[in-house]
Formats: sequence, C-alpha cells, structure tokens
Amino acid sequence: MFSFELQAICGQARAGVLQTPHGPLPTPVFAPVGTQATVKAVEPRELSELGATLVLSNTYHLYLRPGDDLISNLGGLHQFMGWHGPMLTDSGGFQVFSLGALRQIDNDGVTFRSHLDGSTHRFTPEKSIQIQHHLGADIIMCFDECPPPLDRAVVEAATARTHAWATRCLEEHLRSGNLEQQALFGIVQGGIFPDLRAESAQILTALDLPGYAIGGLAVGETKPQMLATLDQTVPLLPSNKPRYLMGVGSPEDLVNGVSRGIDIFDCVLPTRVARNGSALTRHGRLNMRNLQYATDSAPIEDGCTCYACTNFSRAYVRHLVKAGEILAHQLLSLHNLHVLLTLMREMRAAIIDGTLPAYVDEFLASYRPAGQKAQAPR
RNA sequence: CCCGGGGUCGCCAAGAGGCCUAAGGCAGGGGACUGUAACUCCCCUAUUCGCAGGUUCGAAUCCUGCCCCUGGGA
Repeated sequence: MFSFELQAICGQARAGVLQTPHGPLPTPVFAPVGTQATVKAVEPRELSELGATLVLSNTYHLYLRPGDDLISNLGGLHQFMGWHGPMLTDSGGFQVFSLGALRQIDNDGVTFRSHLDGSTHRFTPEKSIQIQHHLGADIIMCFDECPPPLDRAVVEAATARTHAWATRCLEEHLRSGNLEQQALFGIVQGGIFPDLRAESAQILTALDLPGYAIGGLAVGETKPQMLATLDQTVPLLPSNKPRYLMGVGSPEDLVNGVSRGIDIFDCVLPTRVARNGSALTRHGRLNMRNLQYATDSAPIEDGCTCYACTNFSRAYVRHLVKAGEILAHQLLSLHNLHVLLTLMREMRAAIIDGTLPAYVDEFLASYRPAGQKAQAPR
C-alpha cells in the first residue's frame, strides 16, 4: 500500500501513480477541497464525472462539527460523505492559525477558540493524528505551524516547532497501527528562506515518511518568491515519493508547480471564486457579473466540454450570479474544477509524451493572471 | 372644491438656516478571493434637494406661487 511508482519524467516533472486503499491515484493531481466533508456546491457524483480522483477534507472543521468520533461511528469519512475514492485530510494546523481566535501556541500544541461558538479547544500533534485516524482519509498530514513566510524570526520558530511536532505525529501514527490504511505526509516549512527550507527538508526526510508536502506558500509572498522557493526546495525532497504543494492553486500555479516536480495540489480557489461569481479559463479569469456578459450567448469558455459550457450561455450564468441563485455556484464550481482537472490530465499526458515544456510555454503565453483583465474571446 | 401629509440619486431614506459640493441601505458599475468561517470583502455611483421666485452674509431646510403624489371631507 502507498507505493509510488513513476511512469515518466520530463524535466523536473513526473507522472506517477500512488496506490491507496481507495484505489490508484495518478499524479500529478489536483484535489478539490471539501472542507466540511463536502466540496461546496458539487455532488460526489459530479466530482467523479469531472474526473476528480482525490478530495481534501479538514480535521479542524470536522472535529468541531459534527465531531470526528461521530464520523468514525458512522463508518468513517468516505462512507459519511459518499466519496469512495482517495481522500486526504489536512491536519488542522493551518486552520488553527487562520481561523481560531485567541490561539496560544506553545511547544506542546495550540490552544484556540472555535470559530463556531467560541469554545476553547486544544490541538497537539497527537490529537491531530487521532482525529485524522477517526476520519480515515488515505493521506493524513502532520500537524504543523504555517507562519507568514516573510518574517524570518517567526518562520524560524514555526519551522522548528513543525519539526518537533512531525516526530510526535509519526510516533502517534506508529502507535495507532494504521500504517496500511493511512499514509502520513510531512510538511516542509521555512518561508522564503532557502537555508530554512533546506534544513526543514533534511530533518523531515530523515523521518522517511511516505510523502512530503511543501507548506507555507501562497500565503503572502510574491509569485517570483514562491517559484524560487519551489525551484530550491523540490530537489531536496525524495524523488521516489509524492510531493505535495499545499493550498495551491491557480491555473498558472499548477502549470508552474507541475513543471517544477510537484505531484499533488489542493486549493479552494476554483470553488471559492465560483461562489463569488468568477470563472477560471485557460486564458484567465472572467468575472461573470460583468455587464459585458449580459447578452452574451457564448458559453463561459469557448470549446469547453463541461456541463455548464455545453448547456448554458454567459448571459444565463450572469443572470444566475446576479440573482444570487444556487445554480450559479454549482455551474461555476463545476466549470472551474473542470478547467483545473483537465489541465492536470493534459499535463500528465504531456509528461508521458515528453512534450510538457512546449505545453507549458504555450499555456503561459496565452494566460493572463488575475489582476490583468482576461480576454473574453467570442 | 375644502382640510391635512408629502415631494432629497433607479428604489427606500437621513437631514429641519451655516458642520450638506447632502448620511445610510438596496439596486447598479468595477475589483479581490490560493492547506475554505459559501451567499463575503474592497472601491465607485446626487456641485444637488418637484419647479419658479423671494427673505438672508448664507436655504434641501424659512416665505410666496405653481406642479405632482397621498389621507380625510364634500
């Protein structure tokens, strides 16, 4: 279980397959985020139809509500949410820091207040692993501290803590005897500081975990800083194990990540942005509220084969968005996930064909990142 | 016809002589969103207060006339 086999390598990029208890997971792969045991506005059936293979869910949220023991008693997270493919749970570290009010960090763990009712809770590395055992995802994550990436002193302290916690996570995981059901991934921290990243990678790889994540990116640094950190950090991770870039990303981030040797991504962006009325396309982002789409009979994205694009006009989608209709969330989430999942499939094929560099060049040449207005080709 | 009430941004609505080149909300226009606190956040949107005069150093605010809504009575 959890063997990782590389099928092809193209530059730094790899195409592989990770074996999980819920089936083989071809990489590179993008995982839609289902924080509260649901990918918002998307049915598991639709996820399958979109070709999603890995779904991320969340320790912090499910611990607070409905409770990890409840989920465990009902047969685990797969059964509970009706997703029967590979699944990954985040450790709760990121959420404790981004959501939990009045958090107090010490070397043993974190005390925080629930964002739901203000009640006080405490996560330790052991607790996070125990919760993740209850949930039962195929891939579970070490409890880490995700600091703002630019403040060296803060990053240094957080990285040291993350290392100590990783050891405790592994010990707790070993104690559980769950090694055949769940793979525990480590998380490299270090912000944008090469020496801290190197130290982090070295300490964590020594634990010989079945996979490694790069954490602490896309949280405030610039794109060039993120790419430089990837360029520097990825080669320090074992090449025979999956590499996971946490919380990323946008279409261009996926392309840049895959070409730098990342195997797994997750991101709320496609579904969150969908709920706020934006469409991702392979040329850039479209704000579907814009007046220019009011009478536009073209699909969201020309040539797209998703359900939203093959059945509805921009004018209709804009109407749904403006009217605050739930279907707007559904159609845009579907489309945005389709764009990213298709992108990943195409890149995987290009790696196997050995044509990834050309694919990447072509993609980036016609892509305008958010902030620069995308063309809306007719 | 008589007696009241009212006319401030597309809609609702503060304001009652100088702080009004007029609050706020909605709608509208634009932007944001990267290990998710879905339906959020940020920016923009009336030199003008029914119309015309007048009083005043100064009027959306006071006075006069007219127009238009609205309640009651003939």
